[in-house]
Amino acid sequence: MFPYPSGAGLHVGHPKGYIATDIYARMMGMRGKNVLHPMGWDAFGLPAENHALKTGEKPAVATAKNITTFKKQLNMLGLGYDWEREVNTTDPSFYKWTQWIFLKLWDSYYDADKNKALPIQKLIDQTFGKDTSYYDLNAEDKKIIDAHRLAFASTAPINWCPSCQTGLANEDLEHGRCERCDSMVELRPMKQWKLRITKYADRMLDDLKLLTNWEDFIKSMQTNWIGKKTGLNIIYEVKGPRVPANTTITTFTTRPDTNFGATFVVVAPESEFVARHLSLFPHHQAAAKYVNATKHKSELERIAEGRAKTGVDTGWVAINHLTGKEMPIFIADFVLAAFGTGHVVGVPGHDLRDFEFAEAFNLPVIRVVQGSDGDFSDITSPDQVQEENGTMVNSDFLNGLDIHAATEKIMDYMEIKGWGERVVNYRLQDWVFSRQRYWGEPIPMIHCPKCGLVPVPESELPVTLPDVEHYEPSGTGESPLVNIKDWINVKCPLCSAASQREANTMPQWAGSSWYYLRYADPINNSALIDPKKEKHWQPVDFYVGGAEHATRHLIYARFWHKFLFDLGVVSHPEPFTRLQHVGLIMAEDGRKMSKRWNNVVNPDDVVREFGADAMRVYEMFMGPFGDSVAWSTQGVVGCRKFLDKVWELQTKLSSIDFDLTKAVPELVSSERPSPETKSSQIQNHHRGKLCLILHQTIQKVTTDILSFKLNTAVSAMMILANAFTKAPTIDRHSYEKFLLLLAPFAPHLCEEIWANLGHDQSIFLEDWPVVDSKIIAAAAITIIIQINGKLRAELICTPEEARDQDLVISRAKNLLYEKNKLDPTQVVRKEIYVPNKIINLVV
RNA sequence: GCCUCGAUGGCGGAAUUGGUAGACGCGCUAGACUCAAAAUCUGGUGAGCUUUACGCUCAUGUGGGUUCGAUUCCCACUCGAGGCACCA
Repeated sequence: MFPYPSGAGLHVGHPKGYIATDIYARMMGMRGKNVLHPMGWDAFGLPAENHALKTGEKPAVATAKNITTFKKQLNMLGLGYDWEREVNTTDPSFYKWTQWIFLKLWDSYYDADKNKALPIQKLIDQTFGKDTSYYDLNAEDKKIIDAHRLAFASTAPINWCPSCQTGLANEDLEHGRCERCDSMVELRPMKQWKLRITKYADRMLDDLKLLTNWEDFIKSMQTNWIGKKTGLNIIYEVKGPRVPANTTITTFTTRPDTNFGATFVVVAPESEFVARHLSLFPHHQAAAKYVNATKHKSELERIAEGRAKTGVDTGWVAINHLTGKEMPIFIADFVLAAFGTGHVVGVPGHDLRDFEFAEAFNLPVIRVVQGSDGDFSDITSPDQVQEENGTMVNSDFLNGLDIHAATEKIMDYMEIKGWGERVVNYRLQDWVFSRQRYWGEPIPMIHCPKCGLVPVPESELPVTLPDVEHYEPSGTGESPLVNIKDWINVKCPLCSAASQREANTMPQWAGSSWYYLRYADPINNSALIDPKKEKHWQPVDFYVGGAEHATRHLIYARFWHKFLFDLGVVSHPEPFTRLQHVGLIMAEDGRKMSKRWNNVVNPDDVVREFGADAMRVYEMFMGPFGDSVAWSTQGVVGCRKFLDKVWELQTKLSSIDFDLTKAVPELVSSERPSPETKSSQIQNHHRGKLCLILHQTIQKVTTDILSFKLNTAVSAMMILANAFTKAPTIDRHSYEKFLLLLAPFAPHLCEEIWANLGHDQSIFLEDWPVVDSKIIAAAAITIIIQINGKLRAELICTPEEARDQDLVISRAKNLLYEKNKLDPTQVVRKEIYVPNKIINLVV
């Protein structure tokens, strides 16, 4: 995942993922693969703009400066990127295509039957007859079409950050606060562009099963974020004074089985039902007061209230189809307008919130489910409220059924009666896509007084950001761009009438939602991806980045990718085949590295003191790649010592160029030498051991890099280095194989030694070492001998001997007798031999 | 409350189709080098016990279970991290 080039530069935590992919890419290159390991800049966004507000330095200038710093720091670490393919989301030649995708979204609708996006013209043809032009439609008909576009303007309430002065998407919030500045957000009705991401909710959910190389917890986070719920919309007749004829209210429930126990209905203060009927309610004054109070209630006040239930009776009632009883309709703020229908039916016996509300307003509580505890008494306390299992009671034809069977039965029944219909709801909301700020991609639309919304013609893309002097948001829900007269005023592309450009910009997530596709062809001006080009580098084989993007960037990118798939621009339904998250590097004090705690470690200092290779090796060695681990300067020292040791080994290279890797396998399997053994045999034994360790290391490092267990790959190389250190001399071939393994981790050091050894081309042009499986197979085998599962001795034998169960067991017994661990008179009841591993005697 | 993951020496961690628990590194400790210190190198380092032995016992958050054998599998719990949350 490419970085946001912030003014603060890198801290040691940032490059962890980049070091890891660099190692992976370097090894793959040595294994003969054609590797694309690219880098770019996610450079739009608020920090650069806030910096401009503070210092007057233009965002474009500050961003360019930051990129220079970042690039210098990344290069210092020896990261082997293909800089010819560098992308930058703020470059007009890049955001031309971000704008192009937006126009395509505007020009598309989601066809439910074909289950894909189609050109909006198809819908116009279907609705108004073939070859009808959108611009010939009247305003009402245009609205019908606009309601289906995947990019659309909406005036529904959205999250507004009063400090950043911009609208935000749900994904930009953290616990009801602005993710960037931590301010409480407000719900404000505002004109905003939105993208209909909810149309792709099902496909994003279904296709998670294609992502077999994604970590499960990321997929589970996405599943929760999308929050698919199936249930029943029940339509109730509304009665009461001044109720307009045929007024109904629709409630969404996932538990229609409990409907015999429904005793009231609650609607959200912001719901359309309230907006439409407020003045007609018998208690309209109290209702208006409550609705108004909710609007002005701050998030803080709501939190202070906790789960306490407030509300107001409208004076109207809904009629329960099943019981015929009147259910009073309340307005209460615990119901959310944005989820389901904004109205819920209250079943206080079997929903905790409904129970609390019923208690507060003295509403009847009816038990309709008998819990597994068999309790059948009246429900008078919250802990009697059963939600998850039980058997139906007090429910006429549902009585005796399990709640799940009852759910199916009542859904069928209500659908047949025409009282309800099965529906699917999502927690995921459509993506609020406009920002009232300067430093982002301009949304390429024009407002014409005659034609309405008109897209900027593709040939006129990109719509470039004008240079401005002032970045202050207008605060009226418009970006500072509205004040740039010579930019904002344009002629309508259709009728040439004096028109205005859309002044809002796109969110920072826009460019990052597709940038990975651009690495294939970063300077192409005629197509996002050239269809004639041979290699498009898609989908991405391996994607590494922070888990905090699970419900942000990775949701958006999957959405756009699927849309581009529908357009035929990309060839695969998913953008990232394999995903690996990076664990954070915490500060030495265990807290997050932050300026606030003054505990940030700067890579420049680490590199100056210990070298780039020591930092690379340490960051890989400090713990499992996905875990959060605290930085330890002592740990870096340890890795530096390891590299020093590797350097020193050069002085021990044997003058005789004995090729250990071609050593005969017998060397490996020889018994431990006894003191009487000839010195030449002892030397052979050591060589055999070293040869075995070398090949075990080749195997371990190779598989560990592939599975991203980089900490154990480093430890395996340390073991080999220790073995080299203990050996009297080292033969050159073995040492060179070792250098090849270490090179991806410590490229500077290994390249230098490689040259010292007389090679005149880069070590990275060499082939990756291959394991000689014969040597590993020939190694002596240590078999553990247990009595009753407890370690008592160990037996060393050759692979041939280990295959002979009787031989191994009789040898093991003799060994035990010899050591007085086993009495020959004892009865061995059971003998277990796990080949090559263990013998367990049960006595 | 729901979802996901985790808990192993003084510290970071290693080992799972069930088979030697503590690899590797840090720290600590003893020794070598040194006038001395630092650096470096070498050895030791989970706890306890004794008959000091290629010895025994205990030990992978807690309590049970399955098994010849459990850090690994199952059940119940405790604690911690991340995500979601008045989502009907």
